[in-house]
Amino acid sequence: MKTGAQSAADDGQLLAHAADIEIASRSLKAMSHPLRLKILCTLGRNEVCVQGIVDNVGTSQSNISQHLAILREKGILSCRKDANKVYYRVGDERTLLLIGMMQELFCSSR
Amino acid sequence: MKTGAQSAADDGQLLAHAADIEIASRSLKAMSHPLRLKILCTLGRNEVCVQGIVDNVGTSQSNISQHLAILREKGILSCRKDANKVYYRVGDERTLLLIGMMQELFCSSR
DNA sequence: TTTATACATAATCAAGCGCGAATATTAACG
DNA sequence: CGTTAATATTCGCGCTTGATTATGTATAAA
Repeated sequence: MKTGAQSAADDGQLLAHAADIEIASRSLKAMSHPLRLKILCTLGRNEVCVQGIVDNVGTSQSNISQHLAILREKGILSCRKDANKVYYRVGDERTLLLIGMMQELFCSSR
Repeated sequence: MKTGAQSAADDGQLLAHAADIEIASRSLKAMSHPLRLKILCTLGRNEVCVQGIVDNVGTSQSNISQHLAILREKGILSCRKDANKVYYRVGDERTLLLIGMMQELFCSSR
């Protein structure tokens, strides 16, 4: 069974299970676009309406809306409509933790 | 000046700097492909030759080699040639930490 | 009821990505 | 030398993605 490399779940192996790989890569992919990452960072633990996101991130409203849709469909963002405004938030605690970790890793020099 | 959302670097804002966003999304993008993520997890803190990676990850040698090239070009993997074998390792401590974090997040239920 | 605001969706198109197939390179081995 | 093993590279194709433009829908305001 051993093939030269360690078989899965062996030794120092990380993220061994295939299902975990899929879930993780799905989340990473959603976060890996600069605008989407910026959206997530803009949100943080707060709730922000679309126009607020547009102002902060800086691209067209249509473009933001499409990225919001992607994040929403993947269950990463949740939203709430109040009057004619729509407020988004990071719905997944995992993602929130990931963002925080990214900050520690990539912004530690500040 | 306030637009509804906080301006950058304000309040609870995460990953505020544009440069950080770029770096982070670049790393995330490299990791977000299932096979590449699996390669990174296969490596962990170890050094593995290409054939070992192929056996563990499970796709064609050509395909693995292409993904290795991507990870190498982005500075995420480093490699060392010994005789006719090439050994890869995760060259960046940041990435190593990221992988570990991903494990904690996505494999914690095991 | 018209007009404006906030947001979403659809359509289009260029660019990038991922994979397989074939080929190239490099090194060991006879 | 020719051959085999290990790895890399190139090419072509199909698919996905991202941005723009335009249009649609809902709510509020006048």
